[in-house]
Amino acid sequence: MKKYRHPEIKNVTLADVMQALADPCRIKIVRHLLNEPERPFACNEIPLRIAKATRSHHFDVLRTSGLIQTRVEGTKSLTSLRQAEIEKRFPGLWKLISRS
Amino acid sequence: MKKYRHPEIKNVTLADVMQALADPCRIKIVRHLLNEPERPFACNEIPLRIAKATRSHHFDVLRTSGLIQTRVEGTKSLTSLRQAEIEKRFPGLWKLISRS
DNA sequence: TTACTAGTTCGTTATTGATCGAACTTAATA
DNA sequence: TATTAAGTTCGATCAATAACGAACTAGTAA
Repeated sequence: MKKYRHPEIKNVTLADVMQALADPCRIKIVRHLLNEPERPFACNEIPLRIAKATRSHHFDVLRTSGLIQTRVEGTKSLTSLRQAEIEKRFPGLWKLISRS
Repeated sequence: MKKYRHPEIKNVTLADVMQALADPCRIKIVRHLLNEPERPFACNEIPLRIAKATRSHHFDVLRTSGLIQTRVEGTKSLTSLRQAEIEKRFPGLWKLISRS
């Protein structure tokens, strides 16, 4: 079973999250999660026209930047936003993404 | 005399500005400008330990993304934020950058 | 005219990053 | 015990990017 690593948010810089969001695919992922913030999604529930290796890569980038968290449930990896933590560290970021 | 090109803000995407801000140097530049938003700065007034070709490159990236505007005055190029336009298109972006 | 200053452009190098197919792992299920 | 499903990892390719020195341009000043 995969053990995901999640950074402490205090170690995440603004440049880190900007970098993580500097890709249209990853913005799509985050926006999809923002539509139902309470519900965790499996990777391939989010519609993207990319190979699954690429998909895995993008989730990894988002995870490493602290924006999302992933837990394993059976054969799936369920991903959700680290909403409250990120909102505290980067106030207004979620709103910016969902509205712009 | 150099003729700078500035994009229309409506053609700028969130991914574009995230990309432009995905670099510590460029974040420093923008934060410097945010400290005195009314005052335009010449490129080398902003302290950065990089070669001038690199400096020119970073200003170009910020300009192309629509975040800054540049006008020529004598031998200098004066740069300022496109503050109101960007605030309208990406509400909360400036606050996010200055506070996080 | 000459020299200086500010900044751009060019050519190059090195690094990062997006993308994919193929092979792999782990858990659930037939 | 296969088989399937979800996702990761590996290795490769290709594009984009950061960085620099050197040469260049345009304006200002000596």
